Amino acid sequence: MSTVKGARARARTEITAAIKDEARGQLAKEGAAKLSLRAVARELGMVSSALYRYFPSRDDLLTALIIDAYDSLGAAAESAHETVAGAEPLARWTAVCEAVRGWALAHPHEYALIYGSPVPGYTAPLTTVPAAARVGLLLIGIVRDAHEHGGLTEPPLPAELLGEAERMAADFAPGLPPEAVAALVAAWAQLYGLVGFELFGQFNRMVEDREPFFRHAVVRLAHGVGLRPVPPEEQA
Amino acid sequence: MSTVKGARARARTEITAAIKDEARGQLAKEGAAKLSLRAVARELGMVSSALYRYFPSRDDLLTALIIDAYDSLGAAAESAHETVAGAEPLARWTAVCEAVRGWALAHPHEYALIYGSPVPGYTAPLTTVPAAARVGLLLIGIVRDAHEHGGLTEPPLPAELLGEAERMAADFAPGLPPEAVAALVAAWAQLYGLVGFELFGQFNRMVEDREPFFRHAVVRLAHGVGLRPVPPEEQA
DNA sequence: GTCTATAACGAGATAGAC
DNA sequence: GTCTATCTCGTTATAGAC
Repeated sequence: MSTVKGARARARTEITAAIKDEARGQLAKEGAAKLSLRAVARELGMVSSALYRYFPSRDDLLTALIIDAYDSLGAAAESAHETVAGAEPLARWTAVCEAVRGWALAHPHEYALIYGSPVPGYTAPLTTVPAAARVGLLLIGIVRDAHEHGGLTEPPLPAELLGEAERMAADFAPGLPPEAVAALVAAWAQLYGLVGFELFGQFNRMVEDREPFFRHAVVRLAHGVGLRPVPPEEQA
Repeated sequence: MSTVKGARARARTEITAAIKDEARGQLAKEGAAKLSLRAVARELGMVSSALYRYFPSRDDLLTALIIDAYDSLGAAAESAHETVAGAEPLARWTAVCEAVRGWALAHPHEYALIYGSPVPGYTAPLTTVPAAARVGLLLIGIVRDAHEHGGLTEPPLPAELLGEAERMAADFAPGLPPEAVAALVAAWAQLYGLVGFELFGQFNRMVEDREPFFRHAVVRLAHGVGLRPVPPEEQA
């Protein structure tokens, strides 16, 4: 992130960006399974061996694209969240969810890359985890705020799930009641079900007016997590 | 579906099945994007042009695999539903949802084919629609039964969605209140979000005890649609 | 009629020598 | 970094076996 750098470093970041841009273009045309270093090089007027100075393998290029996609989605969600920073949790929840949907509709192939079918023969390394967690952390923060300010009604949880929910809370959502964590993880998966169905064409000839449909669904998702509209005077 | 057929017809169905089986194997190894008629033929000891007697094109083979997958999923869901045919709607709902998850875990590549990222350059023809609708029709039937026997509490619906919900009800769920139809379509998408997240690895290092987690989530999905446990004496 | 095999096309990927 | 020879692919035309 240094702003001052030599010409060599600048050229390197520029070429790296050009490679990733071209690779994203191939993602759209052929899909992640057919992403080929050679085709990227040809399109850039380079030779395939030159690409290996920037990405040691096709899988590393894929990993970089995945991290970029998660980061782009995370940044879109965070910026949408900031525009409603002072609002009540339910409004912040829907703002984040709508940002996720908006980003997905604007970047369908990158969405497919991170939330669609796995790429055969590729397994994502752990380096993708921090970028992948950004949206989740945002949602956790919203629910935590609601919890701390009395705007959270804990959803029911069967006894057989209590231990698992407590473990999840300790792992990545400390301070939240386990009931809310279990509900939040489920809501998170369900949010992506809604987005994926729209994006992958499952709503074709079924749901026409998708934006209000989605908005209503995510409000009900929030209710399932325990978020309720709270009058301002009740907030601390 | 004729049980009596000549040797010619029998050979034809056998070879058709062998082609599809081999193609499913390639689906698992290389993904749908790389499904190749030539590779299928090679593996079967045939020559590629001979396959055109059975499938007019590669896309038609893909379509056949997609329809088979939808039908296999639909049959699994229907058979699970039949084993609890007399039970209350909520129990039938969870039985169908668990059958969907079970089928998906047993057939991950076929699940990815029908509910994962679209195959680049391929668009499913309308012939896939009837098979694709089977699980949805099952869920509609369950909700309709609940509605007719007083076991359905209509979920809330904002005014802006009422027209859309009425259109959806008229299109594919006549007799159901529009509130329930809108909630059902959302729940359907959310169900596949839960299944897809587990299948595609998004729950790795997050949710360990997945079966009870899923069971609880689909019960809450059913509540969202308006299904509640009803005491037996209240059922007609 | 029904099927399989041969051969070929145009397009694209790939490996290796230079 | 360049070039070429050799692969793969989907698809079609054609000829012959059952």
